[in-house]
Amino acid sequence: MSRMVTQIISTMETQVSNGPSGTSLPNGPVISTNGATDDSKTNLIVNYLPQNMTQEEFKSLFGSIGEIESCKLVRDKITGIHDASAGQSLGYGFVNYVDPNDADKAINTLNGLKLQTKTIKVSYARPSSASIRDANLYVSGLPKTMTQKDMEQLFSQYGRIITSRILVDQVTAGISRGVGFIRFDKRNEAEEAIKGLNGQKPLGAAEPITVKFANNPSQKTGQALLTQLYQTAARRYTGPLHHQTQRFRLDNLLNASYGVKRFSPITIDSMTSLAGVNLTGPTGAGWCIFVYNLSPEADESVLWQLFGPFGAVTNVKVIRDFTTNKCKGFGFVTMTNYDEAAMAIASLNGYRLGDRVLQVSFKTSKQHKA
DNA sequence: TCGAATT
Repeated sequence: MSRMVTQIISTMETQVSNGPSGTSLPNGPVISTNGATDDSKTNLIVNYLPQNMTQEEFKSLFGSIGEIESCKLVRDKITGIHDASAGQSLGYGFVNYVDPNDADKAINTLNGLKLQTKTIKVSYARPSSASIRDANLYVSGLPKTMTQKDMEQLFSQYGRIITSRILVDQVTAGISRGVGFIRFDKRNEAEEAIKGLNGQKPLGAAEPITVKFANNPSQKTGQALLTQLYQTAARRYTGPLHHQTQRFRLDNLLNASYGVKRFSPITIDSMTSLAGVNLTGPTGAGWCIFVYNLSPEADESVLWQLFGPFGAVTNVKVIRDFTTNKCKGFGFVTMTNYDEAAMAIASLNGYRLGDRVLQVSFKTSKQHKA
């Protein structure tokens, strides 16, 4: 590419990011001075669409506002390799209206619309360009007290921030989960932010933060998708079964063929009275349970099956090695009610699962060094 | 043998 062309493009980008340029015709698209169509007042990007929304539903929703010039639900190339319309939705799309007024109306009426578990975001799309791709960062280890504004302030020294978010706990409605996202205008700004902030402690923070490029929604593993399904299903059913029934179900589910042998389980009262053990209390989501001696092949489904019969389970997690993706031998289960968690522990500690004997207890408080 | 987090 010649230097002159490069300069023209970079000038275009600067102009467009500061607002549309060129001549607005009475009844047609805005034509920029070099003849290219300027979509900046008609073209919208829609984010946080439900995973299962189809192209047709997408078009129908946005077509209800006004005449659409074009629209596209963005799908994954890999999963849709044999059929472009069959790939996993990436959860976002573009809508280009004929009339800029309709684009404006779509933002005003559809931005913030709740669809299933998602709140969609409708905003003007930035012009497509290679330099704005892969500029999204995932940040973890943030102090719980850090606000979105604090985080933006920290990152803004590296470039123009397009979007930011701090994830919050669903149950406690508003407590930071210590992870978030920052999208920069340009990829190189994101790269500089990683260099400057990854592994650094924000002012006054006790622990360093991790800053890396974010995954696409489609890069979610099959396992993560399964977990999501289990969690959705689990929220529909949270009532405890009668304990006799639970025991029976559980034995049938897991042990029928193994000739199960049980250790005498430690009672809950003796556990809670152990000196120096801090239990994770019912603050936040519920009671967190530590499960040890899972096999390397263990997955989330086994934890749901083990604990679900005892009552409301809100979350399960198998801890895996980052590189091998094998279970590191332990996991966590969160249960809403103390009595049900206690019953699950009493019943499952010492439980033989295959050729392993599980150790199950309340999770101890996080050890912090010295 | 007591984590990770992906809008």
